[in-house]
Amino acid sequence: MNEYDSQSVEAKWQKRWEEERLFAPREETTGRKMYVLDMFPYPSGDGLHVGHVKIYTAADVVSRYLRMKGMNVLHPTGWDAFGLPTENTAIKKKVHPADLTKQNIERFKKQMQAVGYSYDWDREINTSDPDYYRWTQWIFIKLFNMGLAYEATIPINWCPSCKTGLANEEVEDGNCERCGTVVVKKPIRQWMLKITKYADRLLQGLDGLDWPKAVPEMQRNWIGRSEGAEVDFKVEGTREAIKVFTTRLDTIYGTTYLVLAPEHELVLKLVNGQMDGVVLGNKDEVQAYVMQVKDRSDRDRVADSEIKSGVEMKGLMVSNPVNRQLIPVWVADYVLGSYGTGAVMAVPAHDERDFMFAKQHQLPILQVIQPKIAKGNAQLPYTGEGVLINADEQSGLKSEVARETLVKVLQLKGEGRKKVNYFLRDWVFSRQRYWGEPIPIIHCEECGAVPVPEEDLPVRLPDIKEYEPTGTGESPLASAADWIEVKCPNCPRIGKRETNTMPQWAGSSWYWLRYLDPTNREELASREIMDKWLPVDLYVGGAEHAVLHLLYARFWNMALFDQGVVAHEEPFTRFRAVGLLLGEDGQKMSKSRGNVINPDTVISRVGADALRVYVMFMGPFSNAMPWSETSLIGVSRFLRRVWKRVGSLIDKLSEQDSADMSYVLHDTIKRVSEGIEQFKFNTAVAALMEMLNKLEEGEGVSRSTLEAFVLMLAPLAPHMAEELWEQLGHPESLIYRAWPKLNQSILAAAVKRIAVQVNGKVRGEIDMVPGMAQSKAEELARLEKNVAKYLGASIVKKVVYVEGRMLNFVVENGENPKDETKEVPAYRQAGETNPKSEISKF
RNA sequence: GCCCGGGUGGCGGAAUUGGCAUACGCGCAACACUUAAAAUGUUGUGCCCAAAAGGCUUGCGGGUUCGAGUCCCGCCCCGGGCACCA
Repeated sequence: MNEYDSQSVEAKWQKRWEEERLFAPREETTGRKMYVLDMFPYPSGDGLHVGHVKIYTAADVVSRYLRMKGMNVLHPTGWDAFGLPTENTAIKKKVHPADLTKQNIERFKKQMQAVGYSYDWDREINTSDPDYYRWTQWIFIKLFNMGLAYEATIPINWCPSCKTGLANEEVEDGNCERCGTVVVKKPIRQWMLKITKYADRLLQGLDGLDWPKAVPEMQRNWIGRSEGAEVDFKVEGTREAIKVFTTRLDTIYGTTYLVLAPEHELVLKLVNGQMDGVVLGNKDEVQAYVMQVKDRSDRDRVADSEIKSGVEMKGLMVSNPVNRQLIPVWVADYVLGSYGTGAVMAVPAHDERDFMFAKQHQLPILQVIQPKIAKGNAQLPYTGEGVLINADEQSGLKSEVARETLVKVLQLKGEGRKKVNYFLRDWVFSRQRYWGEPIPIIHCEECGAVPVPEEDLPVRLPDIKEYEPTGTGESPLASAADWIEVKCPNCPRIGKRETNTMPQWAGSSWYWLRYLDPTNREELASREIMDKWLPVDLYVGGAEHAVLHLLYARFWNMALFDQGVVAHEEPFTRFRAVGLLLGEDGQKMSKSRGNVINPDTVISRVGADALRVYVMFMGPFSNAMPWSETSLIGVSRFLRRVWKRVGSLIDKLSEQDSADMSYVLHDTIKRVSEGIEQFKFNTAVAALMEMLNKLEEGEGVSRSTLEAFVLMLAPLAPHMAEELWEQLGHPESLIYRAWPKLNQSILAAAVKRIAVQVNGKVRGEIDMVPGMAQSKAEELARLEKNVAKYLGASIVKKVVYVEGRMLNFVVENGENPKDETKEVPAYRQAGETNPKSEISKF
């Protein structure tokens, strides 16, 4: 047989798969539908990354496996084509982002096809295509009509380098997620999406998902639900009250002062002298403090949390609703304007931040919770639960109980109520950049913000000359004068188009729906088709999107569900996250480090199959893993051996398998199937390697066994498998050939070598025929020289026999000193199992 | 600080979920082929001991069990996420 030529074999099969359109779903199959989705790539100028290859190969292996299992598989891909990097490169190279995107897509597509992915390319979508973003805009209008999209002028995160506003989710550690520049606060007019309205449902939906544990956990933390109470502290001398939020209402008797965030509206009012009944004694001081704090970025504000600055608002006093005590009010930037009510009741004895602040500003500290197990005096601040002291009639109550009691008391007086707060903020949805979906809104002096009528969609991105970001908070679209001016849909006036564009995340927040019906011009997708295919059965991608794409997509899907567009609330039933593929030096791959592995080079050197099998074999799918050149060579060696061995066996096949070979086959079927189903691809590959080792040793290989081996290789190394399949005399592709059938009884009937232990230590082995009685096994075991030696003349207290596993003689003598000294527990004497053990439950 | 995930040979890792720890691969060593090297093949390869016999070994310490990498309690270390969220 010839040396394997990966280049020509791979080209041959890729061409054939494409010509025969083999990867479209097969409606005639009787198996269930399976929607296998991977996160579509952003077609950057860098080309396909081997990290993509790891994700896409996993999804491809599963898709190919499921087809062979007789299921109707939908496996599409497309392009997440709007976004900043392309726009930035386009500006630098002085080309249009659309042209650049087109080039990048062409390159990506070629690269992806070279790996041999089984996508149904007839469903390819592109988020920057007007026929696609028309529906992104359509959804936006739905959200607008549902009251979920609104305009607001608030201080938002602004990246001075990208010259655009960002969502909270796009800020990492105070830096822009894209470029790493320190984010500043900038008040500009924004479109916001009311994701907070879905906070509870986004939280609840997580419970039913088959996702890696960490991802729902991250979303839970991000949503940050906390239950507590809102309490009104009346401002002395006025009818007004300051609302605070607390999760520890039980500590309210220990409130020795109140703190307002510098952004709190009352601060501004008092500085301007606009409040009747209160005159600030230190107006200038307060104003100076607020001004000073305003310029600090969030990161600076948090940077030195040990030092808590603040100023007392002299002349402002509030009364504690539980005991009418008058307490002072401070303004300090350790309280955030954007969470809760922007004001807190400070309980220095039971909150670390309040404690620090009180110490630094000499404010009184009053303990009101006594730890339950009182070891003298509690170390303050004490933040645990306990019993109330110094709390009038509530003294003696447990803190958990006091929270409930006090909220009822305050509720009766109308001065407090239960309240749930979230860390989640509304989604800042507009970007002051060119390369994104235009927001389909027309501003009319008379009618306000009016959605573009459905029949006028899409609102096309105008072709303009100057699309560099302005940096002023205006989008570059603002310069497209004749595009902007448009008749108001509601009245005869001339209105102005919205010039902000949507963020990168918009197009990917619903793309899995469009694959189902990519050319539909009437609807985003036909309801009938959606009902057939949704939800997505398997989603594969990066965990870095845990609180970005995966949260946004769930939100949009829920909103579409509420509109009756889709039938499921959750879009992705099962999600699997890839582990990062690092450079050989263990560092993240980057051009500047020079450790980037290019898939094209790997394919030309060892072939696509070797690349595929390698990324599957390198370790558990979810582990971060450095690239290893030697392991890649190892895998390519394995494939060469497969080629040679299968080729030479074709002429030497036996009528029947040897018993040994038949066991190996079914053991391999089991392990490869389970490996693929459970995303343990490394063990699936290992099983195939072991089977090859057996094929190399053995005579007694039947045609069907050899064919089964080739079929099991097919999802992982499809090109070589097809070529071998053809050489085995099958002219048609193996894509829809049935997966080898597992015969459990062959595994069960096999003779096994089992361990014989004496007091838990292995002293010998015996051959165990299935169904062998314990007495027979014991008899065989005693014949083993080494076993006999250890048994000696000692008394056998007990024999533990697990069929097919092991045989253990428990003997009573000096061999295991533990036995002599140990007391036999009561439950054992009674012949019962350990009540603490798991086993006793069954 | 809080919340997840994880510690198994020189390295990546496997272990039917409580039943022969170290499968598979890499690396290394010896041998074969070769003038030589590469490639390929064969054999060996957890640690201690010259070897056999034997003993030890899944981050550390305890416990449950006939039997623990796996279960329970307490610590240590590494990775990730969030972080003045009241």
